[in-house]
Amino acid sequence: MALRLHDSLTRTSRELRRPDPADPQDVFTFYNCGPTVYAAAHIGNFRTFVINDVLRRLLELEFGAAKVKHVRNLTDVDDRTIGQAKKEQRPLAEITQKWTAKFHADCDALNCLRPHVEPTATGHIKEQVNMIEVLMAKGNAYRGADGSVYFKLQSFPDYGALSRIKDRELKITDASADSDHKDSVSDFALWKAYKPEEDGDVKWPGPKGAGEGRPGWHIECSAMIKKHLGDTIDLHTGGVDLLFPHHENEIAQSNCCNGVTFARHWYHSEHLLVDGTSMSKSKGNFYTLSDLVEKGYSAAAVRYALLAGHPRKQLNFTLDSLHAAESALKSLNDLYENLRHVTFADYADSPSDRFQPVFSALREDLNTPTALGALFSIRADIERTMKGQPGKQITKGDLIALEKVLFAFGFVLEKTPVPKLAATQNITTLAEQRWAAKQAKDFAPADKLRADLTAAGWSMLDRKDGYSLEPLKNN
RNA sequence: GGCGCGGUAGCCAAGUGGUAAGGCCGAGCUCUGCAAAAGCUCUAUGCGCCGGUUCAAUUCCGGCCCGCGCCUCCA
Repeated sequence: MALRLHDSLTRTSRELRRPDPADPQDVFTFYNCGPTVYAAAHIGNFRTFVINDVLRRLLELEFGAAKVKHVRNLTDVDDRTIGQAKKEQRPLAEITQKWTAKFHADCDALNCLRPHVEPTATGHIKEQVNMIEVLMAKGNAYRGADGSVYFKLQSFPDYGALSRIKDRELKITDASADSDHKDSVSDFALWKAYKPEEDGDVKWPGPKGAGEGRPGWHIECSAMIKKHLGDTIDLHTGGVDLLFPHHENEIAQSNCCNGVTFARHWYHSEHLLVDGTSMSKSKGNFYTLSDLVEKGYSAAAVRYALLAGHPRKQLNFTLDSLHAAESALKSLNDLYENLRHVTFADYADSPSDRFQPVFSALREDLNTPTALGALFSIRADIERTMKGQPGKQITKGDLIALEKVLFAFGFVLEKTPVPKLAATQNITTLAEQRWAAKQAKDFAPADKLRADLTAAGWSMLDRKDGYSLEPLKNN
């Protein structure tokens, strides 16, 4: 069955190219625009990365893990990273290393597979400079009056194919009108001339014919793609906000430099909204993964919540959706545990098509909500059958298929329990007293102690042979 | 102004030209000293509003209202 994905360029759902299984050199090349490492990424950023992670997993299931090459960059030099370094009075590299480490930790917590290559802009200055020199030599770029190098938009008539934007429709902003160094306000920077007061010690030797400075933002992706994946790639992805101008500019640069189609397929995931509106610090609805973990939610629940809506549709994130995600994951966990403890009559590991609807949904443009819906319907069927109601026989193949489903979604159930917050000595003592009272069947004092624990914000769960404590959530 | 997306139950969210997936919450029941957990059952005559096409529209077409995103360096 084919893996189909919406293509932003043609605005249709198209089958992804299938690499030749017989040719070990023929791999599916996949580039996902990564984060700018100047601060902690927020959950909106992670929506894109989690969606791309599911896509990566589907590609592996479809073509084989060895047939997929996934590259995601780190933007470690631009206005924001330099600005942050200046603000903190620290070297640029120190800032970007710190936030790269945080990004990696968050990705791990969210169980995202690492890309095969994670190139940095500062690690590819040479490649960027080379590309700019080619563009200058071909007449697609020129040195501006300020020493910067600009891409000459006029030299690329196909500009705007992705975003359907026409030059005259551009809103003229202060920033774009501000530049008399450029031939046209629409031209964008490939190389930015060094400005001591802004850039500090951040500078490199420039392309021939230009002074020292630093690369513009868009050129890094073009250069790193060329180096790590080649002149034409199979799939290029990112958030919708990158569609214009970033990806449009990448197309212009790469096409003009290489003379061939840049990306065969474009995919953009939509934005995450919080409480029905865009996230911003001033609105107080700006969340990082750490913010949510501190509130007592698991990273797994965040991952689930980010996949609960269609990737190409704005998703409204709320703390309630995390409650729902925790519960949903728990029931999936129960299903998995139950299935693992079945004694199967069928040991043949015969393939199961029970979860086919889940994969069908994922393969048709990454429809995660429909896939989750199907998964829960199947779960109900299995649970009913296990309870002795008539139904399709449960086989070991079902367990194997479920594990494949969990891999596709990236849900690692047994490793992602609800985080345990340490109870204070005082709480533990109350719990011990209550347990003792209960064992003695002194129910009145036991109930009193339960009320005390509840008042203190803890929930005590009785089990056959003991108890557990969990903090009550307040939100 | 330009480009694009969306309005489906208390909340989140799929979907289809033929009568509304799923999750959360809630309710009832089973179980249980209490509480929880777990299981079972129930919960939109309705899919922003008004027209049109059709045997049939939430689904197609037109208009309107409302919300959101982007429009030169935001995933």
